[in-house]
Amino acid sequence: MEPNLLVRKLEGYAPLSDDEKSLIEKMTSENIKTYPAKSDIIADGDRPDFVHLVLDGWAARYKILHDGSRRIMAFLIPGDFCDLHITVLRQMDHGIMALSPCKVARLDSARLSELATERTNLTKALWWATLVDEAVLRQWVINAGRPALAAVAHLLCELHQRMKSIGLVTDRQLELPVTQAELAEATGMTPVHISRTLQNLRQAGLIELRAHSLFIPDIEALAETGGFDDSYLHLREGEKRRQE
Amino acid sequence: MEPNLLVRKLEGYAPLSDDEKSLIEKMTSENIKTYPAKSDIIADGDRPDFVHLVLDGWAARYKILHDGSRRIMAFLIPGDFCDLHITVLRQMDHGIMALSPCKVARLDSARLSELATERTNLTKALWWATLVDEAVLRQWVINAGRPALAAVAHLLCELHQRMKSIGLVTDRQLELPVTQAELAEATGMTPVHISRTLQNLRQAGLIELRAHSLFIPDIEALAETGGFDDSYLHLREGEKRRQE
DNA sequence: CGGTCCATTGATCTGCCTCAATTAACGTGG
DNA sequence: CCACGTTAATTGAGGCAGATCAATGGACCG
Repeated sequence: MEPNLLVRKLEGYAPLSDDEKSLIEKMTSENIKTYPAKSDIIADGDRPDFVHLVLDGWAARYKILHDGSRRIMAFLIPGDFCDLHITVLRQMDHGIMALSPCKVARLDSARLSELATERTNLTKALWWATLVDEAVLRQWVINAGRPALAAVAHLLCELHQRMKSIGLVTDRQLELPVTQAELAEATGMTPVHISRTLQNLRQAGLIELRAHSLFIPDIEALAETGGFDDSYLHLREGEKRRQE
Repeated sequence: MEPNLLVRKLEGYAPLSDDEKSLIEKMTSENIKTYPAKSDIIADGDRPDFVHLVLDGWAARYKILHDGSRRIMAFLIPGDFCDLHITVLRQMDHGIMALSPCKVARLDSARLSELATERTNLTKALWWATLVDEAVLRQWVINAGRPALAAVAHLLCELHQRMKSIGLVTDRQLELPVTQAELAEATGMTPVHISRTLQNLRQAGLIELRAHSLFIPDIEALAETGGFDDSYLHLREGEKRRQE
């Protein structure tokens, strides 16, 4: 992964000085750990010493429910923080699991916290990342109450857009290293119905999905059936800001 | 409402100096506006100049969907911010509506932002408020996929606990100034099914709900059927912290 | 008292779940 | 490189939780 993945993401919101950029680059390259697929990066109840940042691969924010089933509440892709909130809340109220093999940077949370205190730009950029996560979550609440076809279409649009914003969409094609069972856990549906819904989307010519590769021939059309509007992702907020 | 509602809430997380307390008290009492029930406090797409803080009454975070229906994504009770994120993200991606007549403080966002920059404690306390909102939202995602009885029981437990934390539960009783239609919009169910579900809860002796007053004879029992565990609300995080 | 909003009840319908079995893809060791 | 076990995806049949449609009853209010 490029060393400046996080820099690039945060710059989408707040302008960073060269100094700040190199600090971030340094922090995200010092302590890197890899996790195999299906392993826990952070467990529910943990009090991690580090803030974990996904550098490569996909992970999921999840909770085990009373009946033993698992609910996924977010997909994490490169550039996403697993537990930025741990600088403020002390204990994880959910777990983070690697969906594919993951390369994860472990940032010293005390140092990050300190750094953010000194650097207003950085604080705001981290706030921004948190608030966008929250906006995504609101959309998941909405999605959960919508018909399967629209919900899945919307989810795929979200993932497409986020992958695109970090340069991981080439030629309308992106890697989607998740099983249908995991998509089911993320949408609150059964794997059986996810399978049927994906087939509906395929038959409608809206997606091509084989192996773990997703091709979206017409993103507008998929957005239409999903009722997707990317404004809630607040992308390139900083660029717009500077243009004014 | 007591002038120190927000102070009391934030102190639950971070210790505040007398100086900070009086600053907050001043800010939350300078510019107060009241909104009638069913009116918009902030509309989708707005770029408010103020950060809005609910002082009295209930409000809801909502979005109008493509089919014209409305989805509620959060209930706001006294002490809750409507749009704290507006200091970072510029535009609302959803609306805020008064459910009952609301008294709302309008805080100058530039001044609040400035104040937070100088006062580390305050920054952290505001972060905490945001992160708790996010944790609540995660629980709503989970709830949306669960059977109606459990989902509604859980929602009532959440509201009970939050109202309790700001001293608005007396004798296991609290005001719930929402219609069943609004509960339906918050749970993704129909008003008809909300009505039937509430009756199930009543028949099970878990709640007494008439007019807009909720009485919970046995909170443990209700928590049991809702699968409710309040740890995700991260209440009195600061107190615990100080005890260590 | 008459209108409006809200809650309730009944009957019917359907999207998604459940259960169960088959096929395809994948990795692993012989 | 093929045989085999394992995991993932697909297909079918039947059931149910919750939606929909429609009507009634109750509370509040001018």
